[in-house]
Amino acid sequence: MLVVILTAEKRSARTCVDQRSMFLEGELTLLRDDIVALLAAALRKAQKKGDLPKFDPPAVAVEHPKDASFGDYSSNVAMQSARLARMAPVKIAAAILRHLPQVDYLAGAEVVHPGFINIHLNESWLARQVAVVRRAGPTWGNLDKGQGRRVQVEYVSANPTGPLHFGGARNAVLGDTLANLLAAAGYRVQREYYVNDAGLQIRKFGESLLARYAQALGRDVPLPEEGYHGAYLQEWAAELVRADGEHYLQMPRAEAITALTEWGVQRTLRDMERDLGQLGVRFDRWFSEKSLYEDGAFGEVMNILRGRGLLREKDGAVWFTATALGGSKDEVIIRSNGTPGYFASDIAYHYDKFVRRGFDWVIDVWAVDHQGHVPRMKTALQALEIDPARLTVVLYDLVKLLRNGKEVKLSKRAGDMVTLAEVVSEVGKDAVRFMLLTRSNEATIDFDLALAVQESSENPVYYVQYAYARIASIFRKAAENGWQIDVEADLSLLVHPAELRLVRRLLMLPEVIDLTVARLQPHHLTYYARDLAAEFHQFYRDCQVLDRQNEALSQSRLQLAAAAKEVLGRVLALMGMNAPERM
RNA sequence: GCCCCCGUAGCUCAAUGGACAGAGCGCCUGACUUCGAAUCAGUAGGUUGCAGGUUCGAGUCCUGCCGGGGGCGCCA
Repeated sequence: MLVVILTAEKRSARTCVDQRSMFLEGELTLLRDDIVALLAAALRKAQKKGDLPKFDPPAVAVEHPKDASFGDYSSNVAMQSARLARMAPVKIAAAILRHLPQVDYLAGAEVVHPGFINIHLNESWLARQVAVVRRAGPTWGNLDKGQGRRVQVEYVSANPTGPLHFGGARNAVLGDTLANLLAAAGYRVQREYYVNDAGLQIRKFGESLLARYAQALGRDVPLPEEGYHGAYLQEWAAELVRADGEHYLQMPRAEAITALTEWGVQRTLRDMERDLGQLGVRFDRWFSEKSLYEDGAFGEVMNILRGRGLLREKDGAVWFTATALGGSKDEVIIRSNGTPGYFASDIAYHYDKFVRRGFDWVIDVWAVDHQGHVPRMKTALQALEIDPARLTVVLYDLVKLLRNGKEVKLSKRAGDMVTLAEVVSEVGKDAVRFMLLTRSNEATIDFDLALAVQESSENPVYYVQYAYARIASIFRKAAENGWQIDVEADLSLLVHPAELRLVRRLLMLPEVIDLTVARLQPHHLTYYARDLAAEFHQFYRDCQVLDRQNEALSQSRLQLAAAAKEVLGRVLALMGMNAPERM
C-alpha cells in the first residue's frame, strides 16, 4: 500500500476561514459537495501548474468507503482520469493531493493502490460539530436543494369505493415520507389525494350499493356485472335502511344511484381519512375528478388538443393521436358511448396541476401495475406543451400479503380483502411504516401478517426508538441527580472512537436526505436510522455519560447525547414515527 | 409475441461502477453490584439464477438464456 502524506500547499488563511464558516453557521451546504469542489479545484490547478497533462476532467465523485480505515470519504477520480491523462492513477492522485488546500476540517489525505484518494476528517473539527448540530436543532439535515420550488406529491388516490386495502398502505407511506423529505430538502410541498369520483368504477360502486340496499329491504336484486362484492357494502346498506328506510327505492333508479354514489363516496372518504390518519398520513387537499368536468378544465384541454390537431374520431370514439408525437399507439379519450375515459380525466388533471396551479414539479406515486400509463401521460404533457420532465412518476412494486405463508388476495371488487385499518391495529403504526419503508421501491414486499405481529417486538423500529428512549432516560437521570446541563461544554474532550463514530453518523443526515430526494427512494432513511441507533448503543456501552469523577467529560457527552437525540427524533419524524421518551 | 421490474446468507432485505458483498430475524457462545439487557460483543452461514461481454475494477452496465411478478383494454 503506497501512502503519500498530504503536503499542503500554502493557501490564504481567508480561504480556510471561508471553508469552515460554511459548516459552523449550519448553512445548507453538504460537506460532501465541498470536498468534491476541493478535489476538482486541485485537479484543475495541477493541470494549470503542469503537474498533470491537459485533459477534460471527469466529474469528481466521492463516497463513504465501507471500510472505515479507508477514511471518511474516498474518490476514484484519479482512476477515472487515467486513460484521459495517459498516466498511472497513483501518480495522478498524488498530483491532485499536492494541490489540495489545507482546510480546517481535513486531517489529511492519502493515495492508496490502485489509485483511490482517501480523505480523513479532522477529529477535533468533528467534535466541534456537535455544537453545530445542537444549534441547528430540528432543522439539522435541511437542505436548500429545492430552493423553494413548488412540488406536488400525489399519493394513495385509491378509488373511493370502499375501505382502503393494505396494498394502499405502501403507497401512503411512500408518498407521505417522500413529501416529508422533499420539505426537508427545501421544496414547498403540497400533498394531494386524487379522488376518482367520476367514471365507470364509481358508477358500478353506486349500482352495487343500491343493489345491497334493495336486498337489505328484502328485494331479490342481483349485484351488477363486475360489481363490488365486499361485505362492507352490506353493512352500509343496513345503515342506510336504518337511517332512511325505503327512501331510495321510492325515487327513480338513476336518481337513487346518484344519491347513493354520493353517500358512498363521502362515507368512504371519511373512513379513509381516519384510517390514513391512524397511519400518520395526511393530505393538504383531496382533489375531485368530477370537478375537472364542472369547472371547465376538461373542456380547455379538449380545445387545446383539437387546436393542435391531435384528436381524431374513429369507430364513434374520440382518440388522442399520441403516435403523431412519437407515442406507441393512439388512445381513446371519449368512448363511443360519449363518456370520457380515465385518460381524459388524467390529462385534464395534470393540466390543472401544471398550468392552472403552476407546480414546478409534480410527483405521482403509482403502483407498478400502472407502469404502462407513464409514457402515455408524458406524451399527453407534450401535447399540452408542458415539459414532461416536470412530471416524475414514482413506481413501487406490489405488496403480497400473506397469512402464515398463504397468500391473501387484495381485491376490493372480489371482496376478499385485508384492510389497512386492520393491519395497523394488529401490527402497529410505527412497525407497519418501518416495514413498508425499508424496502426499495422496486422490490415486491412479502408481508406476512402473522410474522409481522410476532416480529413486531423484534422490529428494527423499536431498536431505533429504544435508542431515543435511552437518551431520554439519561437526561431524566441527570435531572434527578441535580446535573446542570452546560451548553458550552468543552467538546474537545470528545476523542473516544465511539464518540467520534457517533458524531460522524450525525453529520451524514444531510447527505442521506440528499440521496433520498435525488433518487426518490426513502428506504435509505430506515437504514440510516438503524445505523445511527447502533452507533449510539455502542457509544452508550463504551462511554459512561454521567460520571461525578469527571464532570467536564460528562458535560461534553451530554451534549453529544443531546445531539444524537435530536437527530434520532428528526429521522423518526421524517419517517412518520413516534419518538418515545420512554417505552 | 413485445415492453418494464425482480432473482444476493436458512428467512426478510441492503449495497451513488470501487477496496474483503453487508444488516435484521433465526441458530450457537459470552456480558447486567455502574446512565434502561427492547442492549452489547462474538461464531457459523455466499460460485450475488446461468453463460458470455465491456472495464484498471461488475451484485451493479451490455447481450442471450432460466425462473417469478407486472404491463400491452372504448377498466383505473
